[in-house]
Amino acid sequence: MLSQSVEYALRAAVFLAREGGPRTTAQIAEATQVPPAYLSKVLQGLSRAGIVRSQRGIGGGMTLVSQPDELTILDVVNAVEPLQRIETCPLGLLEHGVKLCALHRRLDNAMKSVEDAFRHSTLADVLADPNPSVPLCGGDAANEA
Amino acid sequence: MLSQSVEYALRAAVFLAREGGPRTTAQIAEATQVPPAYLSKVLQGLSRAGIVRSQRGIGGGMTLVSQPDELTILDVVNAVEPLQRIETCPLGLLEHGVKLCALHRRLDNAMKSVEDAFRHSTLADVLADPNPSVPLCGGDAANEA
DNA sequence: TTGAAACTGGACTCCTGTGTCTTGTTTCGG
DNA sequence: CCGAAACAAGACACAGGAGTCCAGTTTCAA
Repeated sequence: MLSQSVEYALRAAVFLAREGGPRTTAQIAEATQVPPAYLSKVLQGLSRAGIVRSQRGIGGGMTLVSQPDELTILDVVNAVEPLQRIETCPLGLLEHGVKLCALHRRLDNAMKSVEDAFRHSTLADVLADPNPSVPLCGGDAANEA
Repeated sequence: MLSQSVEYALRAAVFLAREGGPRTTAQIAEATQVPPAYLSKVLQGLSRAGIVRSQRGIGGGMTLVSQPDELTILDVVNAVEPLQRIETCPLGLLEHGVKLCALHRRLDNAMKSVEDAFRHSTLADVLADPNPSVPLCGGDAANEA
């Protein structure tokens, strides 16, 4: 339902939120188990969207622009691939304007529930979750932190 | 978020539920504003999944197998393209088994809310909805019924 | 100033979803 | 029995997502 790119972007964002300082694409790729070359593309997108800032050269890397408690899952998702709500009738009938029929109203309500859930989860919330499985699902990178 | 095929399948299912009897692919395509040749493919899928029954020859067409109050939006969605919940850690770490980390728990909860919403809407519910915009969003086909 | 570290951007491949078209095959009515 | 109605199935085209690779460009430090 969500694209791979969105999944990768979220992993990277959570990792950067946990680490704080700048991290290279290679470091992020290893910690999040994402193909490095492709992650590079995804991060470029996040950079253009203003979610992360990139710094070239020695000591450079990617850094979150916002504080973890100011950045929501929805922000990251929308930066990569906007969650699209159903605004008008998909059949293209203009007569009803923004008033959706019973079918599309239900589909859009489902989208809205996803949007709301994502809007109310900040990266700080994710990191503070009292869940025995650490974000990014453990293994080495997570446990050593 | 949902594919075109799912959207088309839902339109067709709602149309068949409203009409009752068998309808040809061409009739369904016109009423639902879907490319006929492609709708044919989608309906073949619904047929293989046991959602509709197909009958060849004169007087034939597609018919819903179940009664509208026994068929949910989720049934149709899953027949075309199963809603996939996150069952295990996408990073492939086995250590946590089915216990998801805070990030993927949140993503899966969003999927679950969609699944639940779809499970609790039958086609009969959609048709009975006291919504001024008739399902399939009006125009000729809907208003003449 | 030189070189290594690091991101940038474009070209390229591969695969899947969307959509069309054409050739069957089944079914029914006369 | 014959032909029209209707679905079935496969080949084909096109676009976009996923992923790789490589040749640039910026930055810093020695």
